[in-house]
Amino acid sequence: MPLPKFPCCPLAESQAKRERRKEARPGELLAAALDLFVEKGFAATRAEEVAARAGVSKGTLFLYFGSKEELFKAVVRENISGRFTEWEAELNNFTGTTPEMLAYAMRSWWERVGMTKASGITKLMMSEARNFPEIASFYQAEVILPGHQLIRRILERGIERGEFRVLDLDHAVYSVIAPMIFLMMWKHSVGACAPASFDMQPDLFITQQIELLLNGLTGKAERAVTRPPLSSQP
Amino acid sequence: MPLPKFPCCPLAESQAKRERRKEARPGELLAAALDLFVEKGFAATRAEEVAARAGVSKGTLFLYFGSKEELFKAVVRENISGRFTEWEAELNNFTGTTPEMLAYAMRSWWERVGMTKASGITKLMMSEARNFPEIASFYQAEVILPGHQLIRRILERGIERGEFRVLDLDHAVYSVIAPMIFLMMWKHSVGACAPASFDMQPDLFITQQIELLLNGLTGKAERAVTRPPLSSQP
Amino acid sequence: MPLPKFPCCPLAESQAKRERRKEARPGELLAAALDLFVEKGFAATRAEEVAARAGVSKGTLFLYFGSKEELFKAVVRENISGRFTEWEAELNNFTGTTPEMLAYAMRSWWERVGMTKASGITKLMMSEARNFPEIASFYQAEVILPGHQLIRRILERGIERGEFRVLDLDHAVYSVIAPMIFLMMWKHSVGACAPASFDMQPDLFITQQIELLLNGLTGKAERAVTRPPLSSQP
Amino acid sequence: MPLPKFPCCPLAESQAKRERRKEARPGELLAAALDLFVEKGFAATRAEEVAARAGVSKGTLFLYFGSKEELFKAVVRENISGRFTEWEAELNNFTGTTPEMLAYAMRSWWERVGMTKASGITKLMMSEARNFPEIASFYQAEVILPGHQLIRRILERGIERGEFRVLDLDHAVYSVIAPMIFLMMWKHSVGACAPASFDMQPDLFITQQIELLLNGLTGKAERAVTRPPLSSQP
DNA sequence: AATGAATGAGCTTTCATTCAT
DNA sequence: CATGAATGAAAGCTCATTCAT
Repeated sequence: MPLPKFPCCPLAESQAKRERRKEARPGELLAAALDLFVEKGFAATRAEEVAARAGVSKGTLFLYFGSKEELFKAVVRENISGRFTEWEAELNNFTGTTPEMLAYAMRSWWERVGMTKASGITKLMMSEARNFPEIASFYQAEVILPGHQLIRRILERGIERGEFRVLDLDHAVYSVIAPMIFLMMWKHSVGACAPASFDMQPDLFITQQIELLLNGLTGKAERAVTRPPLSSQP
Repeated sequence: MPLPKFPCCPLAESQAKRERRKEARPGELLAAALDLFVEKGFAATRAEEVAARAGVSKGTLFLYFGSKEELFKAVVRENISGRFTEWEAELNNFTGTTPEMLAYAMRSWWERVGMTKASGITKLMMSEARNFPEIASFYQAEVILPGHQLIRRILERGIERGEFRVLDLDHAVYSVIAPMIFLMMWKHSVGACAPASFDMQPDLFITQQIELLLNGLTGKAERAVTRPPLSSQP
Repeated sequence: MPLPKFPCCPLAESQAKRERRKEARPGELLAAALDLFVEKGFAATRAEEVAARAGVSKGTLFLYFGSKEELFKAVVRENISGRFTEWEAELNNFTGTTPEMLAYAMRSWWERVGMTKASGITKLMMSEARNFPEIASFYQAEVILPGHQLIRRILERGIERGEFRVLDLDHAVYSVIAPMIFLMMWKHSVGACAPASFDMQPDLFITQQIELLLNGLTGKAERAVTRPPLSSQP
Repeated sequence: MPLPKFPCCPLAESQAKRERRKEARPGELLAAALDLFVEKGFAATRAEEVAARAGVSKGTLFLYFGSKEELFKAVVRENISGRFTEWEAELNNFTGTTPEMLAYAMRSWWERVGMTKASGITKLMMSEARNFPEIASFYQAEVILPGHQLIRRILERGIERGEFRVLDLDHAVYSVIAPMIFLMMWKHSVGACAPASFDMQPDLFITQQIELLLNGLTGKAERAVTRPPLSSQP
């Protein structure tokens, strides 16, 4: 029941700055929380720190998220969003070979997830799953399961079309996923405090990983390694 | 409270048992701590819990480890142990083909590390590295670096002998390591609270992963997949 | 958000309503505060709740009352009002016997105070007096003392006229007051959450209490018990 | 599973002081909490204050009581204890007249409850019942109900023996109880911060109240007023 | 005047650490 | 050596109060 606002006097705009901030707050807080949770873990991150990084006071944090745990859940949910439907559509329209398709999937995963802050969520879940079983199962349903199915469909297509040999699909899915998970974990742990000696160039890794996945260590190098511009969906 | 029925000071026997326990203490504490740190993370593990699981009182824990952080460091150190020299020797004496050698290395890794509690250490490091940079770099020096070099040597052997094609060694090493790291993380996070639908059989995964690593998705299935009993290797 | 359909500044009518509300505000706030303070105590009542119940925002509350404590004081002051002079006049004009006078006083107390929300103030004072000594002594001066004197005068009249026997006046006053205080406390505490088994009918209690006060447990029931309509008294 | 203690070396005694303190702690804390809760109410009492008054630190309080609310509940329970069975037995053996019996009951109530710190519990319950409905109903079952029945039995005896006239028992019980409740409330609120002008001498009040209850304002003073030594149970 | 977003002091509760026994 | 009662710093959370709009 808000009292009617009279727009005659030019209040319309003046209300705006604060309003805009109010709408931006949750996002700023979630971003700050993601950073810190990824960096230090849930327990070691103090609520006040999150608030400070978002440029607000402790109290404000609790205005938007009822508790630290709710904040955690929100961080996970926020960064999950059904990217999968969009993705699946893209792949359904894919007309190239299945090796190209797999390569495309892995590269665009890197660009859209691995490379971004969203990758921190995986680190977070891996580190904290046991402390938040409820969230963990939510994550499984929303991320892991759809991800598996997406990869599985690619592999099935390859097998159907005679491009891939027949193998245990369930575990093959893990073989495709493993290097991605690894990359995210590495980036947010060792990678974040490693000396240059352990420097890894993720897209080089991804590229070669695709190559190996397709042709193996004993195979002969294929043209696939020469990476086509990522956006040139064939 | 009945009076204790022990004559005045016949400690001989009981002293002995206690003596034995005394020497076992640190080990029991470290084992308990490993379990709990892996399960819940460093911050969420309470010192008292560790003590309780080791069957001693809170005070005793601090008798052996000056602080919770020292306990953490000790846990990491304890579970690292230079298994690498022994391992390297084993591989130096290896006479089979390099694909066989790689398969052997990965399978024995699974048996000696992946399958055991020691795998928890990796999960721990990945989760906590940024909170314990000192320990993390120690871990890098003692585990990651030697591990890399071991794998690297195998790959070099394969290339030298013409069994593997030429590729960027540094990143190929990561491709070998990634599924192992992934397996440990998975086992100690999602795997520990996953519904049966995500059940993964690690040795099936390892076996197929070796196969894929060698021959790729497009290769033809090789004999290597029929896994010889793990212990029958030279 | 449709644009407001008000022409530029036709505030005339709406201003008026707001004006009226503005003057009602403090009263609405005090009423809401009385309810909540009585129900939950001073400390457990949140300023925002008071505001909400009065239909205004938190900020507005502090526009009218500088602090929660001031609000409390205002609530007490507001609900005390010198009903005593009016009351005393009434009794001065009383022409019946003193037992009738006492009965009348107690019954009209029940109707004018005990039965109404004002009774909550006593509960409030009893519960919070030690946290608000300043207010407590104000309450004593404005309520307790005049109340005592009023009762005392009745008793004195009874003694003078030979209707009551001689006794320690100060403590006799308490004997008259006690059941009234009790009734208010009971109603606002146990009575507010008691099962039916403790249901008490206040006017039955009052009636019988008057009877007992006059004639005691050992006396014979007097006509006084047949209660005349309360308002038919002079 | 405590390790056996060897009493040969004279440890038996040395353990004692701390042990004794440990056993005394809960009691000391409850006493401190009772005082403060009665004085300031539940919400306005800080846990640290309670601890300080009991001579321990904040942390220690939570070693014995899991939360402030549990402490509150323990305070109420602790001070309730089935004093009623003992009391009832006493009255069953009573051989005097029922007026004497009632007088005895009220006076011994004053000595055993009203006069002691236990009276604070009633003030506490009256003030906080609405905030602790669970505790309130516990209090009703354990204190109010038995108390009512005890009084009721006395009144019934009086009526049966023709010493009291017939009246509505349920409300008569309240008439007996009211001055006692009043006394406790008064003592712990106004009484605790009143100027001397409101000084009330509780046993004088009790004595005269008994007299009034028995004979009423219009009755003639009985001998009962000359109060016999309280312990001389007739 | 009214609003409600923002603040931060203050309180409860936890837990690593100490130390008397 | 071992214990576990005691401690108090630190963290989560609440809510009276402020102030830009």
